Amino acid sequence: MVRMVRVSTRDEILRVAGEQFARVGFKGTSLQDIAVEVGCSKAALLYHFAGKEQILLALVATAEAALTGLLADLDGLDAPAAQALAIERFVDLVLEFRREAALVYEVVPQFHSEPAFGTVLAEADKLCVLITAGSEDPAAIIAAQTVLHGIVNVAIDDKWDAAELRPALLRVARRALITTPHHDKD
Amino acid sequence: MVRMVRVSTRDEILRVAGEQFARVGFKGTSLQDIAVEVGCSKAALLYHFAGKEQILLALVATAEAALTGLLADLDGLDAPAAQALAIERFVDLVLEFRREAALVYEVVPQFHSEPAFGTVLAEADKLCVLITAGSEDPAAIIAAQTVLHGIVNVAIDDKWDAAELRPALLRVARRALITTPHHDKD
DNA sequence: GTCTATATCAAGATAGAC
DNA sequence: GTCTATCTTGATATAGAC
Repeated sequence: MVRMVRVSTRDEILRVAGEQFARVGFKGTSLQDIAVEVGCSKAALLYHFAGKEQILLALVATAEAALTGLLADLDGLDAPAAQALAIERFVDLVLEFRREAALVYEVVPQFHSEPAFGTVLAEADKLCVLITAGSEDPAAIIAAQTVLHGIVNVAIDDKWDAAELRPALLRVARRALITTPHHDKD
Repeated sequence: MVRMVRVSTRDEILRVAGEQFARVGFKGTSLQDIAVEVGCSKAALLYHFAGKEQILLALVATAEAALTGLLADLDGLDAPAAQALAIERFVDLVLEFRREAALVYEVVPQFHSEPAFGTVLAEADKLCVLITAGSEDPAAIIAAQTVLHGIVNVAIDDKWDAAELRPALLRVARRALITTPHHDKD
């Protein structure tokens, strides 16, 4: 009932490609590299996906679905509550989808032409607004972007495990971003 | 006396390559792309530099020299003073060498095999230690890396100018990283 | 110091066998 | 569903003219 003995080749491709895209970039990863690590041929890759870019799209779709869910949960809350929850949920999201998060924040911006990535970038922007509690102050926006990018960057490398990262990232994000006097500790 | 009318082709190559490497990555930038923007031929590029990788090395050398100077200035200070100054000087350094900083923190780590980059990575680590005030606490190290990476990432994009970024980055870095009760405001 | 070839190689992608 | 060719393109790099 564990159903992990034999993952589908398609899922295996996504796993390997996600890891390599996040580590050495989209252009830095060749189909050859992915095929070798998956243990199949380039042609087998291209049976499962219509091209390298389609692999990236599939990975980003995963991240986008999760991000959409997060935004839906924050909808309707007042600004301070949304900010606090946004920080916590964002950290959890990044820890769950480490590689996909790195893709959204680092490789997707390089494809600004591609309309398929428009929605996920717009959602990342929305999240940033919620985390600044809607502030128009450039300093607040810069602070939020600094922390969001920093979190994603740190989460990429496998030096730290999620159990260590979670409290540390929550702490730094709250100290840096939450302006109200309460909630500064936990 | 302005001496900006005609920069050398070599400097122009470095400027353009630095911008493109930071924006779309090392692998994502072709000699063709650089040559077009510089307004010369690929062959002219390869007259000035022995290869694409040599251009990257020259850019990183600039960043490394600045980083070495920064570390020398911090040498001998006690931990809290070194931490405060490290934060301020790091922000100034990143703003002065935006693209080079992005290279050190994002593309150089992908060349972990290359021994030529060993020293600059070691120096970036030293800086991280100074900024944690020597703490062994994983949470402190994670916080420092989060902020350092975040600062570099935000500084890459030209949406903000240095005058706006400097106070905002200093503020977020201090709030996130300085543990002593004083100095939390300025 | 810069350009016009051109060599060489690896990448993404396709066709068709198994 | 996966493999063995093979095609096409574009990238780095070299040689030699100007």
